[in-house]
Amino acid sequence: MGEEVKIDGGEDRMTEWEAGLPTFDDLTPLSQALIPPELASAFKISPEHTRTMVDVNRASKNTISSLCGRVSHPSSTFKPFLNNHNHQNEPSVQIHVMEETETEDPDLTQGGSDPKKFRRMEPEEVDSVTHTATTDYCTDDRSAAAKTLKRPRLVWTPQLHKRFVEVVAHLGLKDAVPKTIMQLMNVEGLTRENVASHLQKYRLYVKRMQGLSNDGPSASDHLFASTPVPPQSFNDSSSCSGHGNVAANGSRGGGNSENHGGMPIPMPYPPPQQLMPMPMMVMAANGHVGVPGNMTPAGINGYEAHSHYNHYPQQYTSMMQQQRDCGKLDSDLPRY
DNA sequence: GAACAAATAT
DNA sequence: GATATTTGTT
Repeated sequence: MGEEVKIDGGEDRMTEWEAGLPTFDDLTPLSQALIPPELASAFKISPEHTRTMVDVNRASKNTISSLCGRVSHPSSTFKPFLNNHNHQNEPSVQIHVMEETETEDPDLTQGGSDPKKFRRMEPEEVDSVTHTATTDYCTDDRSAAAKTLKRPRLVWTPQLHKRFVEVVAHLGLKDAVPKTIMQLMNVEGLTRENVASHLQKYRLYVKRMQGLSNDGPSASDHLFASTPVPPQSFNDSSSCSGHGNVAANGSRGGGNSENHGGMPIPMPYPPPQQLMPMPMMVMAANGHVGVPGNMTPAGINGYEAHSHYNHYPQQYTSMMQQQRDCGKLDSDLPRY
């Protein structure tokens, strides 16, 4: 509060943000009484005592302190993100969370612009939270509060789901277990429970899709329909190099998966160390980006549309080369 | 403790 | 009703 927030690469955004702020002249000083003396006397309201800047500052600190002391304060909700932020494995996908204290609005899942109700946690934002009021006034309370809080509701955006599917595809549906998926996804704040739940749903979806082989996904499968349905043979996977799964710690790079049935696993999954921070398509203020209904299956299914892989440097290129070595060019990839 | 399925909550 | 979370069981 009152301190300058340093955001790497966010100066443009800050400038834009600041441009939208009222000018100094537009603001009513906190030290100024809200009720003019004439009105106060007319309505027999005891006049407010004149506040000095000292009073204002004290009030601000009190407010911050009280907010930090409340377990429901949003900043404490995100402690897991704060903890992990400086890890070597930078988050590659930003996740969307719902604040559990707010009433859930159906529009929120479609990217409503109200920051109070829908918050996209970005590393920069985490930094800003960390480096402002929470750091100055309520560091001690934060960890304790976070332990008692329920985790905010995770929104499985198409991007997040896509990464999920990529990991599952890499592991093979049979061997894809929540913990391993969670580790390979390398998304901060994503819990095993989150993954387990989503995996449960995903398996049901896959089962359903494989049951009705010819029919497309139902109208209710927006998210899952945005990603390929794995073939039956997904239940058995091994890499072209003769190894099974990538170790959970992702120490082995470039593992390609190919099951014995000859069906290639679509994508080599980059281990966390090799992942560049993936600029995730974000929920824009108008809520259009990332809304399943607005994302064409072709745009998501086709790996040529996976523009974020263009951000991968040499490592990913080499992995693609390994895939070629396995005879699995991108054009060979199944579309299910 | 992890995985899974079912129940429950939003 | 769809989806995410929680809970119970293995």
